[in-house]
Amino acid sequence: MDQTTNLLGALALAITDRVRSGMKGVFDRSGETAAAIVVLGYAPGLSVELLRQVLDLSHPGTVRLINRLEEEGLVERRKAVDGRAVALHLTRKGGGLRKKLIDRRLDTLEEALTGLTADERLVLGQLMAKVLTNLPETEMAKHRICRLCAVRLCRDCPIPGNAI
Amino acid sequence: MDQTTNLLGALALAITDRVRSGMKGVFDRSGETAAAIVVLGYAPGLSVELLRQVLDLSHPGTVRLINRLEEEGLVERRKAVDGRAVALHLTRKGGGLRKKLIDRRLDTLEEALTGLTADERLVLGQLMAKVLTNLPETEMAKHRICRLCAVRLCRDCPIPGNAI
DNA sequence: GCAAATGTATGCGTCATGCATATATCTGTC
DNA sequence: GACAGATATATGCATGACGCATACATTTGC
Repeated sequence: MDQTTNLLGALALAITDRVRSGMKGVFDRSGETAAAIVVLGYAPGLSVELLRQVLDLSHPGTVRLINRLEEEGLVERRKAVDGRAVALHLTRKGGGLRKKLIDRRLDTLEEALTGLTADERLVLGQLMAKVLTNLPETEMAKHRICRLCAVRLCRDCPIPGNAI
Repeated sequence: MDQTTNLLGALALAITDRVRSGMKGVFDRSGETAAAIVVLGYAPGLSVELLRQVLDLSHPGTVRLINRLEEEGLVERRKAVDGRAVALHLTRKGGGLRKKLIDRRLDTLEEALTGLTADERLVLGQLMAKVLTNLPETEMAKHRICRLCAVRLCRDCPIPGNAI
């Protein structure tokens, strides 16, 4: 246990703060709401139950979250193959907001990295990928880690989960 | 903008999740409550207003947060030199909890780093320090970044703020 | 075809937070 | 040394974001 230990925590906190704050400027909701929109973008038709697992919320919490998004015209409930389940889909409006959220997140992250040289950036990326590889314990934990990710930048994702 | 951009966000999110969840196992409160306890440990006598700035909450939100901690016997309000202000101090119980919170956080972070060699760890630490150096815009932002830090591991802190 | 499992929704309560406002104290100016 | 404005704290009130317990609907397995 050395300084790197503490630095990892400080950096993670600082970056997460900035990303959250930036995304909140685009869409003023807290908690896992933004993550829900991003996840539904690359997993259309997801059920409430699976979304619940990705977001690590209670089922009622997820139902209410979807209610709020539905009231704002961002998400809609459709019939699923399984008659018990609901298939969640982003509306056109929801998709547009999702793009803004992802862009804002990437801008924030990019800004944090501006001080690095191309080499440093590459090395940092490799080391972070190695750390990330060791983190997830379950398949669902992988999706949880990636719940805000911009998939188009994930060509060699170190934590490739199967489709949800 | 490359994969490193996205990886930084994913790693920050995953680490923050794990730290939050671990600390919640020690002290089941959400939001900035744990941060308040850590900050009051290295800035005893802090006023509500300054704590508010470190935690980035509204003043009423901070007052209620302190109320909750006071009711649980973790924090006490004392007289400050400035008669308007309140001097916040951890109780003995609060200090004990603080130690547990910090230890749990470090354990979580350490676990995330176990896969790295000593060299990789060193390089990662240096790169993270460089990124951190560029982040804070204000003096208060530095304290905010360090609001969960274990000061004893901060010998060469890349973002050394003055005393709050 | 029925019991158990699974998926969704609702009633109810609580935590954490913000805005508007009230009150107390300090500080600078005259 | 008195008063206006700035500063620090606290309270009333409302809301967002959850959780637990429970009810209901559908599917699955024997």
